[in-house]
Amino acid sequence: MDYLKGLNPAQRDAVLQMNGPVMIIAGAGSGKTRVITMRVAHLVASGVDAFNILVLTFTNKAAREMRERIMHVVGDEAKNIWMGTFHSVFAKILRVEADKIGYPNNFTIYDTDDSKSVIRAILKEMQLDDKLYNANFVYNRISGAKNNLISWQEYQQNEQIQADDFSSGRGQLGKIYETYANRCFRAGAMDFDDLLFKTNELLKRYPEVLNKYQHKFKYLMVDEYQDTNFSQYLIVKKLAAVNENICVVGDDAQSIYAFRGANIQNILNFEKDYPDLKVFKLEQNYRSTQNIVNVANSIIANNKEQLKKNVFSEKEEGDKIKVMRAFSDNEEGKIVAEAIMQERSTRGMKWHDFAILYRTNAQSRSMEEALRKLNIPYKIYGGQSFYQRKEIKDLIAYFRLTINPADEEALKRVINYPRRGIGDTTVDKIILAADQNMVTVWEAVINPSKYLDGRSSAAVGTFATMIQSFQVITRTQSAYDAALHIAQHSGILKDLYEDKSVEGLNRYENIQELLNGIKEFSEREDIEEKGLDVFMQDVALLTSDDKNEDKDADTVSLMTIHSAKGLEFPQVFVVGLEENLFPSQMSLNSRSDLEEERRLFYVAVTRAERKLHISYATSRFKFGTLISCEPSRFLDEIDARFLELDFTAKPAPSANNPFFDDERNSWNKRSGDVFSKPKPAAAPVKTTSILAKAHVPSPGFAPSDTSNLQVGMEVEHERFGFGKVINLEGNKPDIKATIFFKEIGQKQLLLKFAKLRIL
DNA sequence: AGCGTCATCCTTTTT
DNA sequence: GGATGACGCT
Repeated sequence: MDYLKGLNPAQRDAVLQMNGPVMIIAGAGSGKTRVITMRVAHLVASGVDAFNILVLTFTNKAAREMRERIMHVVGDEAKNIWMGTFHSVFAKILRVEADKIGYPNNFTIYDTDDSKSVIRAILKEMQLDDKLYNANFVYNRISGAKNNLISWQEYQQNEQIQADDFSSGRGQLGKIYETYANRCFRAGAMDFDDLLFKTNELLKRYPEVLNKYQHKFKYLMVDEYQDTNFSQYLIVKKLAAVNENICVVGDDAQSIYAFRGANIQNILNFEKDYPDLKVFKLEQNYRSTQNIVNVANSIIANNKEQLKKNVFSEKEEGDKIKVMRAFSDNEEGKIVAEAIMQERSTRGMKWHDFAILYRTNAQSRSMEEALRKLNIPYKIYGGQSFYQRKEIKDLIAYFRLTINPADEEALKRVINYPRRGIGDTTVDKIILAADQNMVTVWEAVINPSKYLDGRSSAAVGTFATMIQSFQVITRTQSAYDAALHIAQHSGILKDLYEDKSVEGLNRYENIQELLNGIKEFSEREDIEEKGLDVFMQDVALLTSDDKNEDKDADTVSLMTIHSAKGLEFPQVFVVGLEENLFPSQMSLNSRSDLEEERRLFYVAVTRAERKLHISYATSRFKFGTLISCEPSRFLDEIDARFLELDFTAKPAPSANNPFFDDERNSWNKRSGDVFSKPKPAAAPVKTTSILAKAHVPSPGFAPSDTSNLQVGMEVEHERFGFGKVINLEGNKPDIKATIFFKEIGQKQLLLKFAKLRIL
């Protein structure tokens, strides 16, 4: 029982409580992962069959890491534990049981883009006002309904919902939901929410199926329980109903996914479902200094709804929290980058000891630019995932269509890419024909002469034959061979190869990378079935951090606070502490939304181990317009004795910015509030014309011969302006130059195409 | 059909 | 500032 060593009493009690309902309230940094890991290891070591354990996590990464850690304790037996996200675990189960609810077991998983695209098509067909029926709004509405297990029938019959919809002029939502659900069904597709919704349907309609999994999963653990929604809650409750060996772990103070339907009541009310519940509270924070923990506590104290706990740290008091003010978003980037530079050299730290956390992905830009200027290596996490890139989605759409030809979104995506003379009109005709004849769209595609006239019929027929040939290959060959064949014969590879722009080259490389990934999959020895269909089963559920490259690279990490959950860094910079940004403007209408923002701030602050920096700007660009910003209310909520204010940043000299004037400077000197508030917000100033102007080439601009270009030379590009060559790589005709342009920053250019004038 | 230009909307946050 | 859709030209 070596694994019990090094646990504190509360942790050990939680680990040893194997049977019955258990709730572990784990404060930030309290060793939660360790407790879950050891608890599972303890189950296995005590003789519980690993096949009977189900562990549900929030991200694939969390599951992977936990499995590795458990393997260290109990060895290969850990491989037999069912462990994964709700979505991936139940997708797996649905693939086995799909026929019971009328789905093919090769069903496609629609990602958010697919779903919105279906919705857009429906809105267009129904000719609805796209102001009232914004695709995003409709998607969220349908998603919300599904997460609360409201079917389209129930949605239409629910008087309350109908009254709400009609009073806001959106009476058609029920009809849209119905059409959407039917479209997905016809396409043999489930969206993210369906994976949970249909699991509920399955468990409800088939007691024998429920029974099977109840007995299979004798022990259940759910991590990040505060982030579960009603649909997930009910699945867990049902599965646990027989044995009641259910352990949920979470921290209500870190619930930050209500926008996605998570219901914090699930954890607050857990005790009501299980009167015999044993509750363990992990309150000692092993991660952060006392100052950081105190600041976090003082923030969260402003929330009304929470479970009582007393998070404390016994580490050193540590540095005070540094609050920095900047005059613009770009300057904020600059002072953050400079602070990192300085902290690193004075304290002898590594780049990877630093993280910059922000509320929205859009904020990464100004940070990136500042880091690049100081040559600080960085990596952005999250944001657009590899699998969301256009070229990857294109190729994957071919795979999807090959595996599930009913997949309409995939079909629409590739039927005319690469160009093969099948335009929108023809596609519309096909879809119309399918609707009218009550057949799948694929049915119409393989019988084009029935529904289309000569010319377009021939093109569609050729396309159908091609996909059918892919199906044959896919059935008989390995994932990699099939994928390569499809990439080549679809024309995608050729199309990208011919695009010699830097972006085109990048896209080509991405395709290669995808193919390499599939090759690795094909060569794995731990799985029997290695067809393309098997590879594809997980792809829709992968996210950016699941393609983890060199994770030991020494780089500064940039990410949203949401994706930072569960991580920790010696030094953390939380940026953009401004009203309407953090807290987000969207959250200001309700107390519960605002409290979620505050929990998000709490999560951000508790990522820091040794030193925390917070910054805000008094003006920033939003949608290409400069606006003035007020410091966030969250700053006022922090007890000032933990803070150290750094208002030394001065407006950038002669920055061509109308906001940096003397008058503006003066309101920073007023006494009173620590965080001086500006006068009533100034009207937005349109500055696009001044600041975003394109480079105007020098008179008589003519490209030079660049065959002797050297690092360090100064050049002019007709669009990007003046810059300096900082790197050259590649051979003869394909030399790639990295150039730092004064106005726009670093760019990579292929010398044989770039029009450069050597100065 | 296909391509380029213009307009509009947008932003939270992610499985 | 950027992505996406509408429109109009070839």
